[in-house]
Amino acid sequence: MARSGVPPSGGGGDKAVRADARRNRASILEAAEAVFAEQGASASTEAVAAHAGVAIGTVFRHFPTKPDLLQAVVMNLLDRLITEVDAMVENQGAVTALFEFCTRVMAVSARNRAVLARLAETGVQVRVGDALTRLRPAIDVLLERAQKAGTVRGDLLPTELVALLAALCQGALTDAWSEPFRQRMLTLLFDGIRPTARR
Amino acid sequence: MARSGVPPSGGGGDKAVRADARRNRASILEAAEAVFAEQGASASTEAVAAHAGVAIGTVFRHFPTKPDLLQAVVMNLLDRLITEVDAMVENQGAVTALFEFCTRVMAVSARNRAVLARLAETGVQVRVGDALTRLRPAIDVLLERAQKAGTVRGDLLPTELVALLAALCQGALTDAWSEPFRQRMLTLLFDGIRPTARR
DNA sequence: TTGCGAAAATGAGTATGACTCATTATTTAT
DNA sequence: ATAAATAATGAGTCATACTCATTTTCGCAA
Repeated sequence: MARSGVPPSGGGGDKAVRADARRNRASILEAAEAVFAEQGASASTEAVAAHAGVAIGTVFRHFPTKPDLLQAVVMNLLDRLITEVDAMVENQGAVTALFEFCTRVMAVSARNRAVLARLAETGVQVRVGDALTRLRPAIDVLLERAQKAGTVRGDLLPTELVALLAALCQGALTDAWSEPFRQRMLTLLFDGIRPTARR
Repeated sequence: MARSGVPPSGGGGDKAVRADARRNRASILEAAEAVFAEQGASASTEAVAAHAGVAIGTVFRHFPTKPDLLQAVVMNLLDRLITEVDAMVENQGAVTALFEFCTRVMAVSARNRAVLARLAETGVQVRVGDALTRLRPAIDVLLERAQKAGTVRGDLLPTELVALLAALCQGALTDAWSEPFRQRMLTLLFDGIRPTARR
């Protein structure tokens, strides 16, 4: 699947993107998030264009199809969440434990449930897993540290942890898990991850 | 949310549903499943009508909106899966263990991934959790039996088990987990569910 | 500053597909 | 057989995703 948006220049950090183009792209994304959050993903592209203060053709120049636009909105949102979590990990430094980390990931994604659910409702792929992949560096470190400390079973692969965490986040999103319930689910997950059960 | 389809008679098992209506409803559902599986959920209602050999108005009589139709297709499919699993449990009698049961639920839902994913892709709510709720009787029995036997922690509520299992099924569907990976995920889940860890 | 080529924006127009409804056909009960 | 009720029909309406010829804006160099 090709990364949507930005028709010109396929590569990484090509220059020569006109200022107005960048500005409009940003406005459109912002407008789209607001409009979709309010009216659901079935809101018309015209509405988005109007809200962003551009003509409809401009929207389609940046995001050739409506799914592309929706996808971009989700990506943008998840990116921000990821950044937020990443910052938290940085700030906490070596102290942040794996459990704490998972708790935060779930909390952060659950906080934006309104928008995300609204989008998912009307057919957007909200792939938490894909987003989590961008946290892999942090996850790798935390997991290895936990395994060295003996608080997590040694045969657990990062991929597996990501899959489980993604599944729980997804569940929390679609089924609107409450904060205590999320905590409980994590506890259950971790008691299965621990090498020695104490109960 | 009201059960979609069947506009006349809201109650349980009212009679007085004309034979042709029942026949057409079935054809439409069957046709819809085939068409959506092949072309994705964005296939036109006209295509479904054509495939079912009815006029487009008939489709809309039975399923007032397109989401209604999609939802009905999913319900129908999940219902069949549930029935299948239920039958398995019956046949195995008291021998079927909880782990075995979960394995089967996941296998059965994964088998229909093609259709379900195709639908989910274009915005249908595939709520595995809702479907699982219909298995509650079986689940309650299996869980209690397991708890009495001491193979599962005593404080685990049926609701929690359903949530976890649903989350895993959902993950298996959206991320196309392989058979061994599904097994591994269940193992991890169960080691967290066990009262005494042995490893 | 001004001129120019390239990139971007515009928005009326097109195509498609969801949904309606007046009319016609079928079913069921008497 | 007949009538009343229910269902099926499908041409037409309307909303909206998407196109493209034209106009505007940008960025750069002389």
